[in-house]
Amino acid sequence: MEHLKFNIEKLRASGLRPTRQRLAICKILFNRKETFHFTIDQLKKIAEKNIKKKISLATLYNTVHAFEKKGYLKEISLKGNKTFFDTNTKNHHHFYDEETSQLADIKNENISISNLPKIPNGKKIKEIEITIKVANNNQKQN
Amino acid sequence: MEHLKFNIEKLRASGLRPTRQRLAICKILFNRKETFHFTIDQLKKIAEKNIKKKISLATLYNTVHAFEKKGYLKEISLKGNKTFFDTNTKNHHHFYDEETSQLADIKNENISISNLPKIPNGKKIKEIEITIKVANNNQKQN
DNA sequence: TTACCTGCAAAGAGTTTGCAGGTAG
DNA sequence: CTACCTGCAAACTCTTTGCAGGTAA
Repeated sequence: MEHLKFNIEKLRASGLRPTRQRLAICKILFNRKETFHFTIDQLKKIAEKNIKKKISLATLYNTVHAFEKKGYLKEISLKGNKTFFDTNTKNHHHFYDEETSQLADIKNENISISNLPKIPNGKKIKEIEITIKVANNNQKQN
Repeated sequence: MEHLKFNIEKLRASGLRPTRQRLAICKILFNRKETFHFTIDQLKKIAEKNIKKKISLATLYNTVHAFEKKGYLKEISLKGNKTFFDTNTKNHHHFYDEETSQLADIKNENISISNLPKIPNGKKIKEIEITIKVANNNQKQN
């Protein structure tokens, strides 16, 4: 596993010791080709499948928040009370299927905004977040 | 108060009897020129200032959800675990100041998207939501 | 050995629900 | 009078925190 060293570096850079639990979390989050979108709950379920001994909630929150602070994960704005995270921390936007709670990235280069409105007085733009909500094509319009 | 009849209609259309509590909520939500953005918590505080007898949380949630179902209020996608509502239910977008949790509407006509990406297979667009996060201009860049 | 980490369980925050007494129609 | 509404408190969900025993370095 050549990712091992990579993940250990990531943990150390986040001020975390590379424990068995954290390495398992890293593997789930970062050793994949595609961007990964998840809630803590989903991450917990995947972790429970992948390893024998369980990982506690406290450890999951602890590790995810450390990665978020370090800029390795990003929180996504969505309705509802669950927090979604994204392993893609670059500026980009999302497709979101509310029925399945599935998120998919839109690459930033593929989309742009015209007629940007005037920013309120004394404020500057920090980030623009676009969410395109989608639904199945075959079901009746609401 | 000429809004009285208007609010009573709104309540009846939502399947709700026009009680004193609900009329007070309607007055806060709908009898204003500008769009109103709020959390249940904020609404509760305003209600407590405006009327003598308190309004219970249960009544606030009940009424707000009835209005949402009826299409008189709309939930907004944002980070964090508090639910934000908007009295503007038309398609539109927002400025959001995370420091103050203040939302402001962007009129839909003022903004548009170009180079819309391909929609995933079998899906159709339901809604596009743009959030422009702003910060104070005078503080140091993060 | 020391500082950090883990799992558990309790505590918090926001929201939902069940119910006894109260009110609109 | 009946059906619906209110306020309260309990319950629920998600997240955070405190702490005793365990582990990396």
